[in-house]
Amino acid sequence: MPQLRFHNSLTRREEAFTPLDAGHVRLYVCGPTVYDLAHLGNARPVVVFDVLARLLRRLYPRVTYARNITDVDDKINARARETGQPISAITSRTTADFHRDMAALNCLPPDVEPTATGHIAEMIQLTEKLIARGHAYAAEGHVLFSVGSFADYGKLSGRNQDELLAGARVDVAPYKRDPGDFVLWKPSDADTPGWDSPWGRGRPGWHIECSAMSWRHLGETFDIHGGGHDLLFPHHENEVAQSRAAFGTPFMAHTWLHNGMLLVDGEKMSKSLGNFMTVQDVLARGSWAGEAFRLLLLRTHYRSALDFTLAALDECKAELDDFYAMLARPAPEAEAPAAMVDWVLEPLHDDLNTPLSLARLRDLRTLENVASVGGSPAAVHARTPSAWDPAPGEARAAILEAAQILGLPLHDAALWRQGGGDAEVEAAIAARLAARAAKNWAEADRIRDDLKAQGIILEDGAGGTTWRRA
RNA sequence: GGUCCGGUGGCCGAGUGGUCAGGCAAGGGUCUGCAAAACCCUCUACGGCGGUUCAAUUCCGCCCCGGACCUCCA
Repeated sequence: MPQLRFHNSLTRREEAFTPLDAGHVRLYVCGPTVYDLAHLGNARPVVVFDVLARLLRRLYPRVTYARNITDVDDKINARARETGQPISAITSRTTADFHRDMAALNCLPPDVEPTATGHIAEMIQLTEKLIARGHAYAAEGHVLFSVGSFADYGKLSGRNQDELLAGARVDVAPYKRDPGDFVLWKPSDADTPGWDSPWGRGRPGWHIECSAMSWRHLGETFDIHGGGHDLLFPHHENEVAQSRAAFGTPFMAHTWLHNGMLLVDGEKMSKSLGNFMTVQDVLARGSWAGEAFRLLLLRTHYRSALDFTLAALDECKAELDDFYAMLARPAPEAEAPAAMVDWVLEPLHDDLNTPLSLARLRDLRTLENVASVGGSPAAVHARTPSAWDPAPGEARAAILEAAQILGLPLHDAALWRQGGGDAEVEAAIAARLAARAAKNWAEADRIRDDLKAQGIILEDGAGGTTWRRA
């Protein structure tokens, strides 16, 4: 069992990872609030933690990955008012859109995907526990968490109360005992979704849902909690406060992982700034775009900021073209050498170093090309643990196996390259082959140029002529 | 203002106290009827100034620049 290491936001250090329960790793990631299409920034944590879940599943006998759907929220209520649509229509449609978009990025569904509205009872229970333990109080129909009652408040985000107050940019509600106190439960009027509670008809605050759902599905404490870095404060800080105060536990999640922001022109992509591009926008660029965007996300380390550009997306497509060119070549069936697979995946054990892992995947591609086409493996051997000289098909098999953990499909080379069959192209190729057989180079080149003008590129190989779309 | 995270070659992007990242782009070559693909070669970078050290891109300090967060945010 390789030793996993993660940069833990809680300690701000890289640490060796040991599951609380050796046989069962529990992972929670903050999911979407379903009021609008997912933008590129929203997709980053989903892809990053999809790789993490795949890696954990490879290493541990049992993994429970929970990612919530926030389907009660004032942004949803606002959207319903603006559009006149029922809330349930907005949340169910947006949830379906989210599932479709993330599937297009080849993200596997989490093991459990709890909804906030499905856990109102747990939220009320938690809130009652917090009141009973003196960590929360009811005031004017609201229930508020008392940050002053929880000594470790601010530990996760590395702030103290004075610092938080200094920068407060929101008017403090008069019923708060302390300006830092946050809402666990708030009253709903007749036009707003609400549930009966000991404090009257109302709805939950933002943070309590994650405490309730992680508790219900993973327990009072669990291994890893992930999410975007912008959630560190206040969302995750408040989650920790709620869960630890309610259960009297020394921690909520042992390890906190935060992905860096996706930027546009050096600024965070966000709905409020309006500088966002949706996952749908990217997918609309072609059948290649989902996999290329996934590669784009993975070629930057998850904790770094990532400046998105369409040029970078095209670069990722070009790189995948090279992988698919290799896959399109006929190769003998072969067993994937375990050492090669391990070598590619090894960097993931060190805080999910996907860029290094991808570099090694490219090295295996070179080895496969050398084995099946010819050339020298010397440059690659300078990096590999030993002077691998695989038979044709072996490195290819290792690539396909390792790519599964990265979630790069690398599946159907013909589909990637050609976007499905095309009888006209096949006929043109046959005509050109006849011309070539007759050494009528002018006609052969004319046909090829013709196809090129249509975006079709021909490749003459030992096994015949293949083609792809540019 | 406070807290935190970064600044690596034309671009993207790993990593390291001392002869190698890698990719893209560019240039040259091998192969090919010509191409494409593939392979080979070239392009010797680490924000600035000090300090520690035999040796610093890597450790320490200061400065400059960029970004995130400071109760909508992935």
